[in-house]
Amino acid sequence: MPTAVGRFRPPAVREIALRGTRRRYDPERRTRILRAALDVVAEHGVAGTTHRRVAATADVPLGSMTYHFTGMDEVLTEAFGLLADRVATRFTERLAAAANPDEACEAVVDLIVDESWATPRNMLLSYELYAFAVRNPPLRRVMQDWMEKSRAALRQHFAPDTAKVLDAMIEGLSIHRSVDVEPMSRAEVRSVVERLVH
Amino acid sequence: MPTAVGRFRPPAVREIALRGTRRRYDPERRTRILRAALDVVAEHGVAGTTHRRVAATADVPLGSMTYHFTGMDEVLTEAFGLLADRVATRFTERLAAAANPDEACEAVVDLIVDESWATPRNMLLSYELYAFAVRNPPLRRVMQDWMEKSRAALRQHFAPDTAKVLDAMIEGLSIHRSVDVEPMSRAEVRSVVERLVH
Amino acid sequence: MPTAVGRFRPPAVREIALRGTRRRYDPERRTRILRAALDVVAEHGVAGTTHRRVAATADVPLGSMTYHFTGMDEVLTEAFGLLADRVATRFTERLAAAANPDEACEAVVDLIVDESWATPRNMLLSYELYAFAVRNPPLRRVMQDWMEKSRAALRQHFAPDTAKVLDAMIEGLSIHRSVDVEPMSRAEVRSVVERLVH
Amino acid sequence: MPTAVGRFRPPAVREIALRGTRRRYDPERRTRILRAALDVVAEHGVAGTTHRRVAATADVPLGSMTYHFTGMDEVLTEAFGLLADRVATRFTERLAAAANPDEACEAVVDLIVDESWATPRNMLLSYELYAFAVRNPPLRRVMQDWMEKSRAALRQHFAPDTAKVLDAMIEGLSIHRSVDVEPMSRAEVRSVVERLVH
DNA sequence: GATGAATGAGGGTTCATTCAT
DNA sequence: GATGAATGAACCCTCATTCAT
Repeated sequence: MPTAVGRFRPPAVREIALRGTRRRYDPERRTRILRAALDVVAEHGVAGTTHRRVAATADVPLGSMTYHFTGMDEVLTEAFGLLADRVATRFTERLAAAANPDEACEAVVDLIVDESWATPRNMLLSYELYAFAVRNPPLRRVMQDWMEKSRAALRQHFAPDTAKVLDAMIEGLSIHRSVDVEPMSRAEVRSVVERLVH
Repeated sequence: MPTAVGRFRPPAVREIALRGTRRRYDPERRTRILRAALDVVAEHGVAGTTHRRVAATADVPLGSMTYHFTGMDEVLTEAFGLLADRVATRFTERLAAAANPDEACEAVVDLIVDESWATPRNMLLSYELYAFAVRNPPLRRVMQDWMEKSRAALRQHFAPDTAKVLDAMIEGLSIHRSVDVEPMSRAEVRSVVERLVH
Repeated sequence: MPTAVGRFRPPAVREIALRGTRRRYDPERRTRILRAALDVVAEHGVAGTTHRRVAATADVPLGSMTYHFTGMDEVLTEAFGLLADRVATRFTERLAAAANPDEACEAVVDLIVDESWATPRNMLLSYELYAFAVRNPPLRRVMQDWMEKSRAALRQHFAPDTAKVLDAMIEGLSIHRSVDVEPMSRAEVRSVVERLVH
Repeated sequence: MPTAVGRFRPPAVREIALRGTRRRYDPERRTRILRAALDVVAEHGVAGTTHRRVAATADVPLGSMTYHFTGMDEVLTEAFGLLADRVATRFTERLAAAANPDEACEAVVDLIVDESWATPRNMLLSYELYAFAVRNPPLRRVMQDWMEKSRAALRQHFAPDTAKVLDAMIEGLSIHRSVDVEPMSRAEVRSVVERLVH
């Protein structure tokens, strides 16, 4: 006997008995989705980031995506916010560990040369963020906050103007190192940093 | 037996038209498609760049897309190549116009501060390119060539090491200027350039 | 670790709210839901009548819908029953107010011409009911009862056969009046009624 | 090697070799979809009429639906237009067959009593149309044209005013016959028609 | 050579319904 | 008893791509 409001039918009586772990009442779900979204962006780019892929990566049902977020833009916006927080925190910690100006310079060199901050993954995610932010005003704010946190970290050791310049230099050198077939040596980078500091 | 309502109408999706003015034997078609692709990327991002939109923007039939290109990746790869050529050429011309080291410094400052090279559109397209290139090896080559052309242009006036550093600085400052709520003044930029040059 | 952008927000779908004013022990809830269902049908059609919309309109929690009713079919069936009751009652009252055959004819004309019974809303709901009833046997009974009540009201003043014919005429003229660009005048309707009565 | 624009992948290389009959270049497709849509509406109601069900009934791929029509509203609008044409044509033909006023009356009675015009299917589709038309202005026009055609057919034998009344009576009696547990006899209907005609 | 009608996979989203609380 | 967070099936629609012309 067909129902008149026929578009949706009740889900087939549970036959498979809780696939995987039943995960009702999962307070960390939102955050897990955001982390998964960053993984998907890293692997497929914003262009290839779909609700389905993120849901699969986060191991949540597809319906959870639009239940917790209004759309993919919201997911990406919050995910990039999470990224900025995490990276800025690590950036700040590395600089806080420096005890004097010389160690501070060394820390800056590390941030450029080591793959602790400028990992391929982080670089890639940054590019995706920059491109995405142009079309998503809320993310411009995320980028500004991120930049300000970096500068604040640098101001622990350097004058404000120098901090701004160093921050830009870190950006430029990190990007070019990731492209260059013969990346600059550690010594060269150290020399550049010193020219900017003094 | 036609209905009173609809008769036949062309499919809803088609809006490109062009009907009438057939455009067979159109040697510029490939290039026109590439230019259109850049426009679409600038407006919708790589994520929103589809065959349909590019075809509509280039005013070519949809079938032309897969006739001239194997797929969107090929379109984007060639389009970004075109972008790199155009921008690198303008970059080189600006520096070639400088007659002495001081004018060269001024040219570098211009490239950062003026909106001649670092236009919002170019910045955006760069971000899209960087993100896209991570997943498309052919484009890494495009980026490397672009970087090498920029450095070569700078080597007209500066030592090779300095050229590399200046190029990275231009990159970093351009990006940060596009994000910063209070961008660095021209004088500050000039001062940074001089610190790197001497 | 909360992101800078989003913290936690309630799921996007919820807008009903009501928060605060808990409404436990609400004996009128069923009826309120049914009235809301009619409003939703009037606005969106049976096709667009969903649990969510009805719950929102009735200002009850979504869970209330499936708690009080087995499904949308039950909601609609009872809601249309309520409609039939209300409309048949008004119909009966209007006829009961007539004191003699002539006034009875006038009452019939009123029911067709005035927008007291054949309001756009009621006409619309009737169409939805008719369509729905074809596929829902319980509602055929509702329609039959409704028709019988109308005929009984007419039998107060007219012979049984005439009552049946008048009832059908009211139906037909009401529908055509709602479609016609130049609806029949009151005088014409009166003339039709008289031809059927005598 | 993942593609950057990853949302859509090419259809799997044809493995099943033209399922059913390959049906490219199918000029009757639109009409076939419309006929199928009426079948689906008759079976599931407008509420249960989905692209999928119509496509399956018409034996066309799902993508054909939105290729040929902008959406379900357009499908329904044209389908109901087709219905109106077909039914009005049959109505007209039946009346055209009458040679004199008496035969014309008999034809009217037939249209009400026989299941030639007022078939359950046609009645149901009419209800769905009426309900749908309230929310779709283009269909009001379809209904008006339909009504006008019916009246024109009746004017072949009756005065304009009488034609209008008869048309409404046909409507009302048809509906009530489809609801009534003891439908009016042929003789009663004949008597009603004569009262309206003279 | 070039086109565009047609395809069907995959997209985002909405929904009735369940079930731990 | 009553709720609402969570589910996943089904929805409509867009897309890159194919292939008869």
